Amino acid sequence: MNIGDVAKRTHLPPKTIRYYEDIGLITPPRDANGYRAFREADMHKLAFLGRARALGFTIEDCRNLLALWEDTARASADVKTIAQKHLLEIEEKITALQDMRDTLSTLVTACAGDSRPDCPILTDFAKEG
Amino acid sequence: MNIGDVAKRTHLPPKTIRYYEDIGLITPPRDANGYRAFREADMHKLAFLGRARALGFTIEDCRNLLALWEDTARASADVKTIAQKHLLEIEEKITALQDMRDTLSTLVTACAGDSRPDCPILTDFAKEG
DNA sequence: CTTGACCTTCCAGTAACTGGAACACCTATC
DNA sequence: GATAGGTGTTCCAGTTACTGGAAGGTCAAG
Repeated sequence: MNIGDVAKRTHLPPKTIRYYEDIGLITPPRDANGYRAFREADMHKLAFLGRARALGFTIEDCRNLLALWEDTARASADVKTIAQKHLLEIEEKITALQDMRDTLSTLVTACAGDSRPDCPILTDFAKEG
Repeated sequence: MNIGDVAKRTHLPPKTIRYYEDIGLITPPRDANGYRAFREADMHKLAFLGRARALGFTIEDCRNLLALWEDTARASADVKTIAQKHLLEIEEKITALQDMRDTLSTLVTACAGDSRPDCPILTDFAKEG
């Protein structure tokens, strides 16, 4: 299977797939013409990576998760540790973004948004402290 | 005022302040010895930038907001447009992260996290479709 | 045999810094 | 005056996870 077909099946751009090979996440063999010849195992890995990335895991997390996935003697605790840590980070990000949203939302509401120069948003950004 | 003192006052690292000069957000004059000599106006700009960045505005947004702030003939509508757009992006990010959190949270809860290899997280990542 | 769609590699750019090296300067003390 | 340390300076490289583009090889169809 060539990279174009793999891209369609996994919904990952060819560039991304090549990049994943570059950094050693997959190692598809090559045909005589130099084209990557993806096996089922490569497709599975790419699908796995797509899922993990969609949940926001870093590439390094993905690398570790992939290794655990391939290690049939893994302990689920190792997987859970990675996932829990990531979950915490997500929650922290959500909280931070909610704070931003609340502040910004208040400012946007307070701004007339007309042709006059008076703007509570700018006033807030410029305030002391 | 030297960069170290400015850093303390604005809570921005010296590296960041130099970077902001590099990309033209501030243009402090220099002393005879080559040291940056920050004026009150530079401090105000840096404080403004710190606030805008803390709310997640991009540097380019900050550049535009700063220009509007300095333009006393601005229309508040221009500020509001930038802020509203950013607010939308924040809300989209929150939604995306909440989706991730919900999915991941379910998986983490389902994972025993013990020494056995069975792991619903990995199973989910590996599933078809 | 040409056309067009594929594939290849390699280089550069993205956002917003951050770390580190190599070197100048300034102040205070011995 | 020498020196030590705490500043400041510049410049280069690295970070994350790709993405765009150029230059060129390959393949199937007509």
